[in-house]
Amino acid sequence: MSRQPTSNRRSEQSRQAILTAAAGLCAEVGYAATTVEGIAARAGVGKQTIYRWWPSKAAVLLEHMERVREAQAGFPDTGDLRADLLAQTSAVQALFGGDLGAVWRGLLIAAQSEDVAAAGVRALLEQAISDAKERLARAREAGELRPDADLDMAVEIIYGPLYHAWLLRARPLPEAYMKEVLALVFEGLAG
Amino acid sequence: MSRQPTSNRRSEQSRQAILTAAAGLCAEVGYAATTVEGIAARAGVGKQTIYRWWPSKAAVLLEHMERVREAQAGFPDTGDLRADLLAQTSAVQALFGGDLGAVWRGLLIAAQSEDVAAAGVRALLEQAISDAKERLARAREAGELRPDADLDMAVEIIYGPLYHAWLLRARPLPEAYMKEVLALVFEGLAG
Amino acid sequence: MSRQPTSNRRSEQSRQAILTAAAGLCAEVGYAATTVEGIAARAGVGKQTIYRWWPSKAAVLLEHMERVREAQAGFPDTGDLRADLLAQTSAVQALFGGDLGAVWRGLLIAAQSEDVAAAGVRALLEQAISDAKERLARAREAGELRPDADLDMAVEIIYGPLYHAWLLRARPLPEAYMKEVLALVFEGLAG
Amino acid sequence: MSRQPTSNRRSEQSRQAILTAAAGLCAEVGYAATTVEGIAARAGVGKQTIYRWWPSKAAVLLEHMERVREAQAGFPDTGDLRADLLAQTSAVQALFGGDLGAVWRGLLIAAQSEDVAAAGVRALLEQAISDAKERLARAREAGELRPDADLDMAVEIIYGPLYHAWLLRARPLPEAYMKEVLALVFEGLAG
DNA sequence: TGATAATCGAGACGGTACGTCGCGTCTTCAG
DNA sequence: CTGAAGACGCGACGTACCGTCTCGATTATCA
Repeated sequence: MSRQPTSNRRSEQSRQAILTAAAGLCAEVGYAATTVEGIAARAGVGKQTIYRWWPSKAAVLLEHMERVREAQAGFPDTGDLRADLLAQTSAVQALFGGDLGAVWRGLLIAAQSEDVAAAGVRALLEQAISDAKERLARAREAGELRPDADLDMAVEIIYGPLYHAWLLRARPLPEAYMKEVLALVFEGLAG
Repeated sequence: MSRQPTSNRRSEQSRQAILTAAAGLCAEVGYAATTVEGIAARAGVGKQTIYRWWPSKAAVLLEHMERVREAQAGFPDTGDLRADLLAQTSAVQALFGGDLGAVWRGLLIAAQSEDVAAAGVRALLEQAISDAKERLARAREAGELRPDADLDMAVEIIYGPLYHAWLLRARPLPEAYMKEVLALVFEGLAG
Repeated sequence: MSRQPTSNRRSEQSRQAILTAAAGLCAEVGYAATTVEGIAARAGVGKQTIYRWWPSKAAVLLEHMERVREAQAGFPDTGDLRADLLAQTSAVQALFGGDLGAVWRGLLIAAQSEDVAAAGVRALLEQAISDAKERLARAREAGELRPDADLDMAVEIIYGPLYHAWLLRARPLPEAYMKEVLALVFEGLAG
Repeated sequence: MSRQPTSNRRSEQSRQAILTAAAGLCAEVGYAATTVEGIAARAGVGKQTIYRWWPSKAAVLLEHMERVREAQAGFPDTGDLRADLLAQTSAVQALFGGDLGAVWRGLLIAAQSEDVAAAGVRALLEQAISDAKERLARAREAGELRPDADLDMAVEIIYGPLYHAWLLRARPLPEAYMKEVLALVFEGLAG
C-alpha cells in the first residue's frame, strides 16, 4: 500500500502505531466513525505521516489486513475436502466475530465507493478465492466434487451463505453454522 | 419512513422529487457521493424539507426501495419450487444490475454504520426472506426440499452466492448464473 | 468588506462577536499569532462564518478599523492650524498606544503581503491623508502654510515622524512628542 | 546573527548560497511567501543547514542586510549638512526601490512579531540613527541646526516622511523627493 | 373570504473532518 | 563525520457537508 515500496527513511515505529490504532478504532467505534485525525491522535502521529504513506484510511486498514493474512497458513489440505472446508470456513466465521471482522467489514464498505479500497479488497478476496479454488480443484480430481462443478460458483456457494448471514443479516450464528451449511450444499437441498 | 405518515399539508410533489433525485444521484455518483445538499439541489427543494420528513439520506433511499417493493408481486408459486426460485432470483439479479441495484448497495453500506438504515434494511431484507421461507416451507411440505432443512439457512444458501458475486466480488454474471447455482445447490456439490 | 453589502439573513450578533474577538486577540497576542481558528473559537462561531463574509483575518480587522473610523469626528478645524494638528496627531498617538494600535500595526503588516489588506489599508490611509490635506489646503489659503507647500509631502512630514517612532523604532514617546515635532517642522530645523 | 560566529567546519559556500537565495526569494515573491524550505531548495542545501546557523528566515535576511551595511561607507561629512543629508537619504531612497528594499521591508514586518528579528532590526536601525545623530550633532555645533533641536526627533523628521511614503503609502516617489522634504523641514512648513 | 398556521425554498449558522502546507526537529546515508 | 535529503510531530489553513436554525413567501384549511 505504501507509495514507495520500502523507503529506508520511513519510521517503522510510526507505521506499526498507525496500523494498530486504525484497527483498534475500527473495532471500537466502527469504520464510519474512524477518522484519519482519530487514527493519528491515537497513534501519537501527525496526520501528514499517514497521508505521506497511505492515500486514505481504507488503505491503512488494507495494509493491516494484508499483514494479518501474510502471517496465516494457506488453505488446509488433509485429503478430506469437507473437513478442510469446515476448518477453514469456521476459522473465517470466528474471525468475522472478532476485531478483524470489524476491519474487514469496514473495507467491504469502503470498496463500494473508493477505487483504492476496491482494488485492495478485490486482491485480498481473489487471493483467498484462488486458494479455495485450488483446493477444490484437487478435490474435484479426487472425485469429492462433481466433475462439472464451476469452481468460482462453488466458492460462492460455500462462502456466500456465511457472508449473507454475517454481513447482511448480521444475525448471531451457531458455532456449527458452517457444518450444517456444508452438509446441505454437499448433499443438496433436495435431499 | 416519514415521521408523520400522512400530513395533509405535505407537498407530494416535493416528496416525489426528493425520492427521485436521491435514487438518481445514488445511481449516478454512488452512495458516498450522494449528499443531502445534493439531493435538495437536484430536487429543487430546501434541505429542511428533507430533514422534516426523513432523518437521513439513507431513510430517503429506504422509502424509495419500499415503494418499489410495494409495487411488486409477492413470491411466485407455480407449484414448481426450482422454477419459482429461478424466476425470483433472476429478477433480483437483473435488478442488482440496474439503478435500483446502486440504491440497494448504498443502503447495505449505510446499514453498517447507521441504526436507522440498519433497521430499515433489516426490515426489507427479513420481509423478503420471510416470503422466501414461506414458499420454501410449502415446498418442504410437498417434498421438494429435505424435510430437515433449516429454512433460514436454505435462503442464505440460495441468495448468498448471488450477493457474494454481486456485492463483494462485483464480477459480471452470466444471465444463467442463478440457474446453475440452483442446480448445484439442489443436487449437491458432491454430485 | 462584506461580499454582499447587507444580506438580511446575516447574523449581526456573529458579526459583532467576530470583530470584537479579532481585535481582542490582535491586541493580546499580536497579529501573527491571531489565527482565523482562534477568532472563531473566541467568538463562539464556526470558521465558515468568517470565511463566508471575509476573505482573510486582515479583512476582519479592516472592517473593525473602518467601523471605529466611522464613529469618529472628522479633522478638527478651529481656525488655528497648529492647534488642530496637535489635537489630531496627539489623538492618533494615543490611539497607537491602545488596542487599536495593535490592530492597525497588524494591518500595516498584512498590507505588505496581501492585496486585500493593501487595498483596505490604502483606502483608510488615503482617507485620513485626504482629510488632513483638506485642512492643510484651507490653512495654506489662510497663510498659515507656505504657499508653495506640497500637501502630500506636508502630511508625510507631519505624520512620518510619529510612524517612524511608533512603528519602526517602537520607542516610548513623551506625551508632548507631537507638540515638539510640530514646533520643529513648522519653524524649521535650521531655526 | 550566526550562533557560532566562526566555526571552522562551516561551509562558506553554503552560507553564501543561503544568503543569496533568501534575498533573491524575498525580492521575487515577497517576505511572506519566502519559506525556509524554499530558501533551502534554491540554495541547494538541507533545511538543517539553515537552522544550524540561523534561528529563522528573518535572521538570514538580517545577516544579509548586515553584510551589505558593512560594505558601505559611513555617514558623509563634507561640512554641508543639507548636502550630506540629501546624499545619504537619496541613497536610502534608491535602495528602497531595489531588491534590498524588499529585504528590508520583510525585516520590518518580521520585527513586528519575532523577537530575534526585532532585536536585529533595532540594532541596524539604531546604528543608522546613531550615525545620523553624530552628523547632526556636529552640524548643531556648527550652527546649521537649532541649538535646542532634539536629535532623535530630528532624525525622525528627516527619515519619517520617506518611510511613510515608501512603506505605508507605497507611492512612487520623484527622484527629488528628499530634496524637497529637506527644504521644507529645514526652512519650516510655515515659511 | 380573509386569518392563521404549517410548509415551502433558500441558505446562514455552529460544528467536524478533510487533505495540504510549512514549521522547527530528528534521522539516514552518501561523499 | 559533515551535510543533502527528507521524514517526523505539530498546528493552521481554507473547503465540504453535516444537521439545526431562521427567514419571508406561499398555500390550504377553518372562522
